[in-house]
Amino acid sequence: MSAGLTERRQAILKLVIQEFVETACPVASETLVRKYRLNVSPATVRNELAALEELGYLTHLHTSAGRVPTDAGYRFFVENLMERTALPLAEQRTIRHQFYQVRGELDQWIQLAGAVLARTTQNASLVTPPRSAEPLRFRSLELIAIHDTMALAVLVFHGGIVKQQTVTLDAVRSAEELRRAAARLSDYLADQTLSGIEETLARPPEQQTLMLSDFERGLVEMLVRAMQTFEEQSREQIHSDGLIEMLSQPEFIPALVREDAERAVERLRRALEILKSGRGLGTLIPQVLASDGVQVIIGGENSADEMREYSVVLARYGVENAIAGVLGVIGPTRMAYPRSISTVRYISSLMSDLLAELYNVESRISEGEALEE
Amino acid sequence: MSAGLTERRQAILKLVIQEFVETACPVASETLVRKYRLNVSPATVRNELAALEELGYLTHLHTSAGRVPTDAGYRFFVENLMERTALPLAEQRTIRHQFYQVRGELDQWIQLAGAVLARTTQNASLVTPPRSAEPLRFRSLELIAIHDTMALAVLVFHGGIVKQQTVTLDAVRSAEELRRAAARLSDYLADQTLSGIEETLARPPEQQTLMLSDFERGLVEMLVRAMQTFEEQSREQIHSDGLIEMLSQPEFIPALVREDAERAVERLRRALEILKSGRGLGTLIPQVLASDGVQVIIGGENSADEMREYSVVLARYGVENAIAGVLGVIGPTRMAYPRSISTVRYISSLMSDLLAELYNVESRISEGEALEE
DNA sequence: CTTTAGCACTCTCTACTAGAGAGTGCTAAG
DNA sequence: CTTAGCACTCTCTAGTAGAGAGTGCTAAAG
Repeated sequence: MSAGLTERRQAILKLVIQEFVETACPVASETLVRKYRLNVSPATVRNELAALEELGYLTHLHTSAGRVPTDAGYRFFVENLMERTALPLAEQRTIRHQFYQVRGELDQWIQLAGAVLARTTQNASLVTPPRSAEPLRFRSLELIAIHDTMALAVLVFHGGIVKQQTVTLDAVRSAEELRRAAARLSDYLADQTLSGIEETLARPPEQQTLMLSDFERGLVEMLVRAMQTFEEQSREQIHSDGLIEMLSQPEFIPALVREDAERAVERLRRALEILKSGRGLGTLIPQVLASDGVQVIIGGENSADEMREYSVVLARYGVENAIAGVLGVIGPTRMAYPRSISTVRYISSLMSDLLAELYNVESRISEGEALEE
Repeated sequence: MSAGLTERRQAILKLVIQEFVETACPVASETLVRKYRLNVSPATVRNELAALEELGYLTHLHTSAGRVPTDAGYRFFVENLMERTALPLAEQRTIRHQFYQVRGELDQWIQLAGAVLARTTQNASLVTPPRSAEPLRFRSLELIAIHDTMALAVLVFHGGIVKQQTVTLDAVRSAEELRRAAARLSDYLADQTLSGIEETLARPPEQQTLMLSDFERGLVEMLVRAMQTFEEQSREQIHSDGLIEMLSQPEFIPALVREDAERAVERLRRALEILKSGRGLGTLIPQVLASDGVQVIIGGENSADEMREYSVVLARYGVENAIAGVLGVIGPTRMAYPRSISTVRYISSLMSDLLAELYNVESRISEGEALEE
């Protein structure tokens, strides 16, 4: 047929996608004409739809069932047709207020970000904790007595990263003993990375600048172990939320999708595995960490077969040259991309602001409008 | 007809339940005879099945489809027919070893407990963090410098409960300033509950034993807020895991359950809500906290309609008179109760041991067989 | 060359029917 | 009390027909 993506065809493509995203039903030529009051006949639309199909932006499930967008169709929509709106101000305000309620607690920010993303997009969300690209660099150790024989070790790393770990002691230790041991070790190992610490410890006795007591040696071992597991964990950790929200999408309701019903469950299992373990996301997270702006991955565009039915909208958040994480939304390819994108953009910039505040100077403990712009 | 649960009927009931739990298919008289080599004819079994049905332990979906246990049937099985085996030693060892790997970290224990419960029972698990029945009682505050204007506040409460919170400071403070402020507040507020602290602060100036600086006042506000949210949160918090495992149960695979397929999704949504928010569990958690041993709640026995299709196996864990939580398994009423019960029993006693170690004297930091019996 | 009306064609969905299969419940004999 | 035999019930499957939806094509109109 005739080549070229004329204006009118683009307009029709846009309508098809909007309609399909809204209703989840294949869209027919007549529906378009009626619902959007087009000044042409269904037959004309049909011709255009056929052209769009030939161009690869739409498909047919079978002869005679409306058109459905392909991945390429969504891609074109996201790239060229979509209006880039920001999240409504009222909604922004509500969200900001919720974050304000839990100020000072990174874990809660992460959880809240996930919840908000899920709720406003009606899809599942994922958030990775912010992390420095650098290896962990030890800064100081504090030991806080909790019991006679139990203490809390608080490991502080450069970049404001903190890890706590309970330690059972080999004997009753006074607070003073704890303080001294912590100070000695903080001094001894300050500013070193995990491998640096291991090197220091491996030096022959005559090169050691400090003789460690058995107690202190035990603490260092704990420290090393904690750093190891911490680095491993934070590399992979993904928080997710919004399963229930995503489950309310018609794709997961067998009766609505006229379809195997088996596939609905299979689809769900896949989503669960992606959300739980990140399997299927492949190298996406590092990629997003290395790029700016909101990234949209539609269907099987970028990764394994497992993701073929899902789209992902991700963005980096964090503080330049210090710390960064990824957050975003995952759901069926039939997704309200404009809304997802604007939500992800807003939440990521909000999280970035919050983190920046933690890292900067102007904020204060004494309440107030810390989070207002 | 004839009344009474004869030996033989009990034996048959047991077989029906075992068979149904294994296969998820209604069990027929002939199947029983063939598979278990009964020395009676199918007709005899049929008579017994009819009697068991009249007694309320079995049902019929329709004339001519095998028997299915009722809630009462499961209940009788759990109470009287089931062998109470312990978890195989090899499995115990594996589990113990996994816990040993993450010694010292309560959060990880909780997560691990959930994962192990889910994996060994092939159902979903839930774990509430251990908590004291008493209100939080403040013990001490530590402030650890992280940045120029950022510190980590570590709040230590009686019972070894610890909460960390990031604090942004109103000005640059030296480590010494932080230390002194923390020490003063620790002293001032030591051993008080939340309401006690609020009272202390509300006293008129002339009764105050300590003049607080603005900085210290800000810290106290943070402290109060943290205690409030902490108490609220820990009251409701439920960790869950094993959705994927539970999803592999035939109840969630519409093609296997000859059934609406709609219901499978609805069922799943319910499970999700229960696991996420604890809704539907009602007063179950407090009840279990107040009782010893493993509690089994079958179907709608104890609570709302939402739980009608699920059974729950729960147990308390913790340290007598100090701290306690609840952990357990949730899944379709067609559940391998013996296995669930023995797993829950084992994990709860393991968690109790681990917590007891944290609270007691004999353990040591220096590696070794801390977790072996 | 584009648009449109008309119409045949394709494919799904629903309802209906019939027959096979599974398993029970009943009856009557051992 | 047990059991063989058999009728009965209910599900499941397959097949058929008709309605409905929507397209693709053709030919005429603008």
